[in-house]
Amino acid sequence: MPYHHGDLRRALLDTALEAVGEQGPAALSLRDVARRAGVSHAAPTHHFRDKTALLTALAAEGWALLADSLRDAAADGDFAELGVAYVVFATSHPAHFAVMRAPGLARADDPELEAAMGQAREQLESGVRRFEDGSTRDAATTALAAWSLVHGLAALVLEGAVPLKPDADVAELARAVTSRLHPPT
Amino acid sequence: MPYHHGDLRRALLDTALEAVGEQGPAALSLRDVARRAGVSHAAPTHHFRDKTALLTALAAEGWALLADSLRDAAADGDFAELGVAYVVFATSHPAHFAVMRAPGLARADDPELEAAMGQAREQLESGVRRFEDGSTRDAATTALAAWSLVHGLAALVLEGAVPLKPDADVAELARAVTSRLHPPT
DNA sequence: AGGCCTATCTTGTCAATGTCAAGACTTGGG
DNA sequence: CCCAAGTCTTGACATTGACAAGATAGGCCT
Repeated sequence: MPYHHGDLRRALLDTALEAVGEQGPAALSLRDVARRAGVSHAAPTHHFRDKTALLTALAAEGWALLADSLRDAAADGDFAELGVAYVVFATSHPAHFAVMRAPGLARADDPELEAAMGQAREQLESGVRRFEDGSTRDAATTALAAWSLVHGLAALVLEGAVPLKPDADVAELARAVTSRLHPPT
Repeated sequence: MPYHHGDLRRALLDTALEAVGEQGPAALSLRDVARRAGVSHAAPTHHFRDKTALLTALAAEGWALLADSLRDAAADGDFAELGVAYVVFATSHPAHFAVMRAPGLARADDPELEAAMGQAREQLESGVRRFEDGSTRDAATTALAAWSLVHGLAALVLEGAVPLKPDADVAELARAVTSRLHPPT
């Protein structure tokens, strides 16, 4: 199907991830991505209308991958592991997560992005529903609290606001932090 | 003291905030800031070495303002109001908060920024210490959980991940969410 | 098989941006 | 009064995102 490069679209996404990992999402340059991929400076145009489109695609991919991670973790049935999986994903896919939570880089109203975000949200909410089963409290609020907790922890870690020793166990940290959430009463 | 503009440094910070509020921190242009302030395109150089330096100054100012807000809220003695103040600050100073949490825009190792962030962290931690007084649990972990919770909630709201009705009461939302944290046991 | 047609990629170009260098203007002190 | 320092301007350059036009390859139809 593709002709010259094999699959330039994927190659662009991968090299963009590489660049984001090195210099952060704000410093991403389309021309640099093209250079790394070995194509001309205007080649990306045919796969991504915009620089924003590339970043939006990356963000959507990140949310989809996160939703997958959460799905796997939910299979364990242990609610706390959902939160752990969230934080572990963020720290093990820092480039994806940085793009996901960067303000204004991705097109927030992109349908693909919205769908992927919805999947991740759905995983969290269904986990909370099982967790809160039989409780009289507002499950949506608890879900938002859980989401906020893990999202915030991941953000603080990746912002460097929470200094993390290189040998630190992120999963253990996440478990400790999420243990501060209410159990159902 | 200053000669032509009165206080160009402050004017640049203010116009930068304005621009960030309109187009997001990633789209900030030094030349645009200079234009808005009515000075030449190279004038900012004498007050901020870099574009990064301007953003770093904004971030530091934001953390300092946040620390002030938290200090005021802590005076109430009610721990939950600390979290509420955090989220209210984020939503009422969206430009500051966007710069604060944007990955890679500010120079993370800037001493002024680190100091301001430390002040905000200190407010949260001392609040948690009072909250957890007499508890056997690890107060640092609880502090991190509280910080993560409010930071994450603010981030999700400002990312648009949590759709907020225009007439919604942010303080009330924050109160509901933070109520999911453990009381000391 | 042969010829078109579309998708893919390249080269060329333009305005805008960040940063640097050099010069001009204002202010205040000796 | 004049000079020195701080403040701002003008000018320049490489880089970037985006657009336009042309080249190339592969698939499709007859």
